Amino acid sequence: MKGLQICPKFEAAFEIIGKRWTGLIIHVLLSGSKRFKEIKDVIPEMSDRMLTERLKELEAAGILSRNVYSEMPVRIEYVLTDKGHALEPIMNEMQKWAETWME
Amino acid sequence: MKGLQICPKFEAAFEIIGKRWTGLIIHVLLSGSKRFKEIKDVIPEMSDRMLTERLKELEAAGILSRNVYSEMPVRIEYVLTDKGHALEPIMNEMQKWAETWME
DNA sequence: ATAATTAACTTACTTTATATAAGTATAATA
DNA sequence: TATTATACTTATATAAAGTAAGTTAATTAT
Repeated sequence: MKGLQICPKFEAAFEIIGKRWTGLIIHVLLSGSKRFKEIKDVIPEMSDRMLTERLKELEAAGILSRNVYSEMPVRIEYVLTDKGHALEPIMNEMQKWAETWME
Repeated sequence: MKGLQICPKFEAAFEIIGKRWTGLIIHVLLSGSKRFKEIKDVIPEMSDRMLTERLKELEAAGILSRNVYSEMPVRIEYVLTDKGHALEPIMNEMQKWAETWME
């Protein structure tokens, strides 16, 4: 006999933020908009390839937006949308948990 | 010039709970101890193989414990430790976010 | 003027993780 | 005796991630 299944929205949320690197990228962007290289510098173990891929996914999911400034040379900034910013309480709880229970 | 890197504990926390299925398994166990099959029934898209692997990882990480009851037939229950239970606020915030922003 | 450097990627290829399907041991039930 | 159930394991295929090198456009250094 089968019990109830998990709420599809909850599952879908995990499909996005439960991927490798995603949480860290969001964490970095919570401190303000950043350029590609600025994100890389904070998370040096992540490859360019992965950062590009995750940024595209997060943009597609409406969590961040990619802003192009037509300067010379062009400047590209990644900034959280309202939907992305709303993830802050999750990140704060993660931080608390990590400090209390890790290592 | 490189900025500050991310807190290692925070990163380590994501290595555990940011893996596929992990969050859902924890969510299920927050409602009480469960047998292998009970978890499967709530998350039917996950294979036996993945559930076995994740349960072992979570046990190794001290997030849950595997309790064997010497009945006939043997009954095995998975239950969250204090460390695992402490993840509840994260899951609650996830749920809130998912309900507000998904779909 | 040419060479080297930087940002923000892309492409090709390898390795690891996950999915799919089937099999196993032990016991209960029909 | 045959079938079903729990809690796995094993084998193999496919998808995701890692590694390394290359690209484009502009900038600074020689």
